[in-house]
Amino acid sequence: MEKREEQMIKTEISMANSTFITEEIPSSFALSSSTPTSASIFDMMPCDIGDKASLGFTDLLDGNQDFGTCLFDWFQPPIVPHQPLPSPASTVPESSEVLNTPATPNSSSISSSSNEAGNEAQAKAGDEEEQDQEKNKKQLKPKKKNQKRQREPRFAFMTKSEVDHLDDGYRWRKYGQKAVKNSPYPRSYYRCTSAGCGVKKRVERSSEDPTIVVTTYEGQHTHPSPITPRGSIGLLPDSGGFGAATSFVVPQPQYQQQQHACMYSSSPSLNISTSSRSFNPSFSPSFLQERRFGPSSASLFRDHGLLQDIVPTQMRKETTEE
DNA sequence: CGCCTTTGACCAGCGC
DNA sequence: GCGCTGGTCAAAGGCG
Repeated sequence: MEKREEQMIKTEISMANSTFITEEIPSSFALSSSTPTSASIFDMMPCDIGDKASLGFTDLLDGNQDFGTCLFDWFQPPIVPHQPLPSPASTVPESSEVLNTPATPNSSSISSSSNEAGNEAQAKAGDEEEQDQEKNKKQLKPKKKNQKRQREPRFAFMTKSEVDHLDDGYRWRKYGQKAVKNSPYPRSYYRCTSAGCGVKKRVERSSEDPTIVVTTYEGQHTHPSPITPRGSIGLLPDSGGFGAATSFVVPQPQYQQQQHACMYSSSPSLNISTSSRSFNPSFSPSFLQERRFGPSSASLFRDHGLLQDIVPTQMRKETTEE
């Protein structure tokens, strides 16, 4: 328990240096006007696979403004994860080129849109049971053969952290670890332990900057965070301030983001929170249906957050007026 | 005892 | 076809 809380604290600190990566641009983000705060962030981003955009954010610890790199890619390792910003005044780094990039979320990487997982290959028809032993082992569930594995929408974020497995409020079970090519650090695979919840996440350290942990989430939780009721988050002091921001909102906006609303509102200029906002509830269809944010709370986020830090006013105008 | 991590093996996709 | 790589499984063991 104590360990866990300790880790939570570490996590909290490390969140200050998070950079978010989206691997897949949800088509919903094309509708920028309907999703003011988050979509506008995407408006300024390139949408081609492999493109990257600089993001400014404020370090929660020292208040310094930094910027990192957002990648629009499918599992492309992070580049330039964390760099000091030359001058706080120019919160709009070199992103001007990026800004000029037409926002066309063609979402070429959305491979998961072709949903037909159905055929859970059951006909294995292989009668020749010569290798009994192997067969025993092979009793592993039959895997789909003729289809590409269906992929849930995924996104990742980078976090400066000592610990690999950041506590995001959910319970995870590690089910695998693999050495990754071109990286001295292994990649760990976790699955949400809640029954019926198939959310997975992968955790790996950046080979370029070992202090950075890249966490990739896949899927959406079908349940609330089990942590909250147990008190890990709730126990943290000052629920109206920084302490409320302990768990990562990021990946699972559905049930956790709300807990950080206060963080957003209390510190509108905190770009970290703004980054979180980029994962708005419309990230996936089910998020839309769940509607965690009522109109009022949505308007709470009307501030431009990160946007106002890095996007020229004129640009913002354009995106919001659309 | 239940939950979790570790670890080796297997499978599928992909490029050559 | 072959080899490489990523992703997953499940047995074994550890821990509280």
